[in-house]
Amino acid sequence: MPSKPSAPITIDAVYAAPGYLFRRMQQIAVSIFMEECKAFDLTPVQYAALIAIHTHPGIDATRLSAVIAFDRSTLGSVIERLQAKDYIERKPAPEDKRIKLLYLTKSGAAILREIIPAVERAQARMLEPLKPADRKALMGLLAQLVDLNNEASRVPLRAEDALEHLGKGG
Amino acid sequence: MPSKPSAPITIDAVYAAPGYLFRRMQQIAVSIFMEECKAFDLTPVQYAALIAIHTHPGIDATRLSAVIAFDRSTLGSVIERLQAKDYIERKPAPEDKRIKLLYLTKSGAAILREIIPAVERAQARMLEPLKPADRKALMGLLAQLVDLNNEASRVPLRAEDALEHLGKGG
DNA sequence: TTGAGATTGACAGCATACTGACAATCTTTG
DNA sequence: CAAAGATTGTCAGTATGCTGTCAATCTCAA
Repeated sequence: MPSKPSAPITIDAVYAAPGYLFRRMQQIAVSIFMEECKAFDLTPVQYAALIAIHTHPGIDATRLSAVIAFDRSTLGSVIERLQAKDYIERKPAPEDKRIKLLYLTKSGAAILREIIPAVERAQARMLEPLKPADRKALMGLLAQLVDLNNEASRVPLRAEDALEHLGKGG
Repeated sequence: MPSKPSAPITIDAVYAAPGYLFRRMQQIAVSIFMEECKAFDLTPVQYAALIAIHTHPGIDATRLSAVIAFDRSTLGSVIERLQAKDYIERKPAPEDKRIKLLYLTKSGAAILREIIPAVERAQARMLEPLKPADRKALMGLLAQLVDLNNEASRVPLRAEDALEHLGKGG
C-alpha cells in the first residue's frame, strides 16, 4: 500500500497553508492600522510600546521587550524613534547604572489618548468581513493558539516580567 | 446616558486585540518554520517564491510579486538572494527588454523537493496545540477573512496575474 | 571580598516589508 | 509615426524582526 501521496508542489498548496495565511493576515492588519492611524505618526509596534510604558511606568527596555514579545535589539530602535518624537523619556536608574527607565512624556500620554479611537476602528475593521459570531470564534481560537504556542516563539511573551521593576518579588 | 466607556489604556487590551494576535501568530509561525527548516538555507518568503516559480516557470518579477502578495521592492532582494544561492536563474525576455524571466535551476528544484517534508512538519506544528476540529475551524475562518480583506492589504494578492505571461488573455 | 557568571543596552549583520522615485522600455492614441 | 502614458526592474529611505557579540555593570557564591 502506497503511503499518503505528498502534496503537489504548487502555489495553491501555499495559499491554504497556515503559515501563509498568518503572514497575509498580519500584512493586512498592519495595512489597516496604518490607514486608520495615518493622522498620527505611530506604527503598530510603537503603539504597543507606548501602551506598555503607560501601563508600567519606569519599566526598562529589557522588561518592555518581554512584555510585548519583542527582541531587545528591535525594541532598542523602536525606543530611539519614540524618544526622537518626544513621546517617551529615559532616566537612569539610581540603583543600577546599566538600566534606563522609560516614561511617557506629556506628548506621549496625549497622543495615546487621541489615537485610541483610531486604533479601535482599525481593530474592528480587521474582523469586519466576518459575521459577529465568527469574529468571536476566530479570536477565541487564535488567542488559545498563540498562548499555547508561546514557547515556540523565539521571543516568548513574558507579561509577568513587567512586575519585577517594582521591587524584586521572588 | 453616558456612551460606552472607552477601553482602559492598558497592555491587557492589546493582548486581546486582533492586530496583536495576528502579529504574534505570524512571529510564532516564522519561528517554527525556521526551526523545522534550519537544515535548508531557506526563509518562508524564499520558499514561497520558489514554489511560485516552480508553478509558473518563466514568470517575471512583477507578476511573481502579485502571486505571492509581495511588493516589488522586497521581492527584488529576495530574488537576488535566491539567485546568489543558485536556486533560480534570470533570462532576458526576447520580446520585452524590460523583463527578466525567472526559472528554477536544478539546485532549486532539488531543494524544493527536499524541503517539502520539513515545511509540512512546520505547518502541522503551528496548529498542533489545537484539537483537530478547532484547527479546521480556525483555518476556515482565517482563509475567509484573508480573502475578504484582500483589497485592504497594501499589496493585494493577484493570483490570476500569473497567467498573463502565457500570452496576453484579455 | 573577589572572581565567575548573569544582565543590560548597544551594535553589526541579515532578511523582510513598505513607499516613493527613476530611467529604460513598451503600448496606446491621435 | 510621434507624443502621452503605462510598465519594468532598481534604488533610496524607513521600520520591523531576528541572531550574534560586546563592554559595562551587577549578583552570587566560594
